[in-house]
Amino acid sequence: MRSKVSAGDVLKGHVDLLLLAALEAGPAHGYAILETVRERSEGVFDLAEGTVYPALYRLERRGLLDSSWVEATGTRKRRVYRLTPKGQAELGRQRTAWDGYVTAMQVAIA
Amino acid sequence: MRSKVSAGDVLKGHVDLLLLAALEAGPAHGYAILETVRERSEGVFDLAEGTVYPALYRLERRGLLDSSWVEATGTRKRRVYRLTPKGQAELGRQRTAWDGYVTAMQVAIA
DNA sequence: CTTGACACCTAGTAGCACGAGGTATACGCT
DNA sequence: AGCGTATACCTCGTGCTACTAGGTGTCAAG
Repeated sequence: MRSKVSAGDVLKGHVDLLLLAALEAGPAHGYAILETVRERSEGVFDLAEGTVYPALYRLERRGLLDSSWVEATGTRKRRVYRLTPKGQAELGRQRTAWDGYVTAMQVAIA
Repeated sequence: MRSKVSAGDVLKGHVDLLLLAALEAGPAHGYAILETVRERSEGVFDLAEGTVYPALYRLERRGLLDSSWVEATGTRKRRVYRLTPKGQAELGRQRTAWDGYVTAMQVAIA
């Protein structure tokens, strides 16, 4: 596993993109998203729960996600998040913004 | 000019890298650094003065930069910043971290 | 029946980018 | 001489957010 990034807020402003992207493949619940992100980034992005849950809440409040409680095993309930069309659009925008950001950065720190 | 990034703090945690990199070419004063960054990023990173000056101060306090007042024209004084060896090393570390960050991100949001 | 993984949530804190303001010098224009 | 603009510095306050550190409860395995 590569070195983690989560120390300090280098992620500031990019967590949303990470979460939206994780949901593009299909609906998922918070804890699963958290794991998806960790796995997809090979352990580099090890988001704290205290980061993910509030972030999901914010995204939902902005209409980019919507959620519903789903019964898992027994009495167990999970809040499952789904990308809304608005969220899909925002994901596209943020990916583009990310590209521009990286490009500019590469030149500026070259 | 491409769209600016400065709205929202997407830069969080990367401003230091931007400043250190700008100083690698040689000593410069705050205002010049600000312009260098803007030009090198083709206007994408248009850092506010309220961002740059405190950041430079922090970097100096961490021993990554040192500064001295230099006479410009007439009575005019400028605080010129210089990369210390420690700063140079930190620049290297941050560039590496940045690469890892970008790589992980590309995969995670692909 | 306790341990640990799963699953959710909520304060509270720290840190930073930014906006808005303030001061002052130099220079070009009229 | 007067004025606007660019240069050059600084500082306070605000807002946002990632993270820490807790808390609750469910489920499966030993």
